[in-house]
Amino acid sequence: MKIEEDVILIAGPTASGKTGLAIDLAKSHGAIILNTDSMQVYSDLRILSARPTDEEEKQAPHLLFGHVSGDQPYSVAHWKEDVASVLKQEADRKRPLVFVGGTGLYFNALLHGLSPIPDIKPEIREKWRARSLNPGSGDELFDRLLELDRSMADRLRPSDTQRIVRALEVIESTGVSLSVWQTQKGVPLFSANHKIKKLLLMPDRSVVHERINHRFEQMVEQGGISEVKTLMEKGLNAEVPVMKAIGVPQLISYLKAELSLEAAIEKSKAATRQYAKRQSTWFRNSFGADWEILNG
RNA sequence: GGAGGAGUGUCCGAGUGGUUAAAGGAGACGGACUGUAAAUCCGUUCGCUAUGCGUACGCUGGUUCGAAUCCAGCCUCCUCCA
Repeated sequence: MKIEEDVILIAGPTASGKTGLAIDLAKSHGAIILNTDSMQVYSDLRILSARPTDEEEKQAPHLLFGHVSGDQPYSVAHWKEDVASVLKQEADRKRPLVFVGGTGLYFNALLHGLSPIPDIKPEIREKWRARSLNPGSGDELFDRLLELDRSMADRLRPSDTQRIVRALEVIESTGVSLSVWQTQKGVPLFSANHKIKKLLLMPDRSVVHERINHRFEQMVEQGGISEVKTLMEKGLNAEVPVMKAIGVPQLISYLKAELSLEAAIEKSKAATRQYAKRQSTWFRNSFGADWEILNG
């Protein structure tokens, strides 16, 4: 495949063959590869996040892979900044860029930008997150949101604790509703006249499922359990993103003898399949016709 | 050979005469998604010519106005005793 554009995006559900395609394109176009996956940024997760191996990384320059420690706060906004600084550094070199990954939100941030919402004061963020951990705190938080930010309460379900917490921290920290902030459009990382090649890998669901099942077995064979053991020893809060990566909670349960290895593997595979479905839904419904669909 | 126990929808599992197409869970499928996003949340899940009809709780028959639920026989599986 020869591509004219100097920015290539490769999206697709997990296990759809993105990494291989990215490397092929990077090699043939002299491009650099930028990670567009929320979990592959973490240094703690090499095997379980299916990050490119050392062998693969040697075949082309890879950026934003495993560059964040799991105990650091990270999010789309950080990622967008990381991309921006890479773009700045690369400005003179003119190497084509290949963005690969499975995180729809990150592609949106790249293509449409993020609303300019101020950083939340750490104490405030901590306060609400801590409260949300209390069992049965859902209704209470929703009631608070009703008092503090009616417009957000109207569009969130009382059960959606995570978004409620976000709305609460924004209204308290900035004094302005998240719904207002979000009306301010973000700035895309590429200008409108910038030509971008958008590739969406969408193999048949049954193929993806087979690959997922097989791949998780391999992850375990290749040391997935010791990766989790090491991560566990860092004693991170169970709520932080790395600790919620697919396979981590399941293998922790195994290591704590709460699940058999077989059960932990089956649950991890199922969680991965469900994740692939959510990704497919996102891509199918929020990516436009300008994405070229490949059946991998 | 003898004594108990069990067979429910894709799977697990509740249900002991009517308000049961059958709780709940899993899985699967569909959907939402702007700073935790591999997260978080919602819906559907026997079939159909669909405010009704058909089929369904191991099989066959019976009791009853009415059975997944009671009775009889049979089949299969599990545990214990020989």
